[in-house]
Amino acid sequence: MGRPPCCDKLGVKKGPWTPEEDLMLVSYIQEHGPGNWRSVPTNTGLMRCSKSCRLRWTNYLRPGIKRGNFTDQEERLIIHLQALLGNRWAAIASYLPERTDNDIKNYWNTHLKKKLKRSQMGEEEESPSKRPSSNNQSMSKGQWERRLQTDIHMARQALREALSLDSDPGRANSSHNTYLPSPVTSSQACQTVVSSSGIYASNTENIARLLEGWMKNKPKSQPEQSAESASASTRYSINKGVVGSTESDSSEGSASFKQELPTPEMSEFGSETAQVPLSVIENWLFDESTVMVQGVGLVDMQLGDTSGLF
DNA sequence: AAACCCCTCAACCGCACCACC
DNA sequence: CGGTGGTGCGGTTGAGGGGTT
Repeated sequence: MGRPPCCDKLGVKKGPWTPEEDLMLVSYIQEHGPGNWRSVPTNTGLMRCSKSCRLRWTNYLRPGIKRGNFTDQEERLIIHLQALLGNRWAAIASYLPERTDNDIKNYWNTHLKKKLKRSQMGEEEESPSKRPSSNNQSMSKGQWERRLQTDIHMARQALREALSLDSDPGRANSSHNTYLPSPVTSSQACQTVVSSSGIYASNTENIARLLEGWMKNKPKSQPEQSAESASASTRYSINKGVVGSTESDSSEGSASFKQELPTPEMSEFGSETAQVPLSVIENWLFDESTVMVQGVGLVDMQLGDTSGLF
């Protein structure tokens, strides 16, 4: 007999969160930081179970979450990460710091799965040389692969920018230099965000956005910035703060740089949690040239080749 | 205008893992 | 070593909104 669900208790509220509840949760986390979720409902007076609080925070209220449409680049990245990692949404989300695993999972289930299926069917019916394409059904194999390489290159650049690998002299001199503090786990993001002052501004944005939605009669005062219009540096700026920015010495008290590595590199490093040299991750995921990934229980495939997976 | 259908996504549920005792 | 509690993850659900008939 298993443990009874935490939400079975009498009086535990379920369903959509109200702005008041969000504010209670956010103000509590601002003061105490995320974690120790068990005590959150008692300390805040929220009639929610701890899991619900954690989920609300990580999937909606946490700073640095980008909402709105996925860009083509994100889309293709998800497709390839899914091909590499399978349905390990948390692992995939760690490479898209502004998206939650829930978002990516939803997007996969509602959009990409269908899209790929359509592509595959089109491929069977039309020409075997056609490749799955997220936004252009008639793209040739060569075009598709070139575009993919561009995406990977751009993602690599953006990730580098986000992590200040090239521009941050403090980090360049630190012992962390050779370790990539990414993929960023949600727990890391949660922990680190507390140590960096000023980051909660984003949190306020989330709340404001939420309230905006609730005040149905009021017209939107300012249009939400579209994902497409944001530059790579802007889009990753919040994560930059999370992983340790130059403006504060947040790298000191921030989360450790120990990485959960949900990758084929596991075997190489001998454990599921490993510190991984930057060069390895970069080669693994973001090498401009096509790299062969030696999988452990995963398919051996070339980055950019999803043909054997669907 | 109403009924119906489809889609999206926030939230829930169950399980697994880990740390601690 | 087993029990327990806390947390994270992936699968699934269902309310609500938008589109279509």
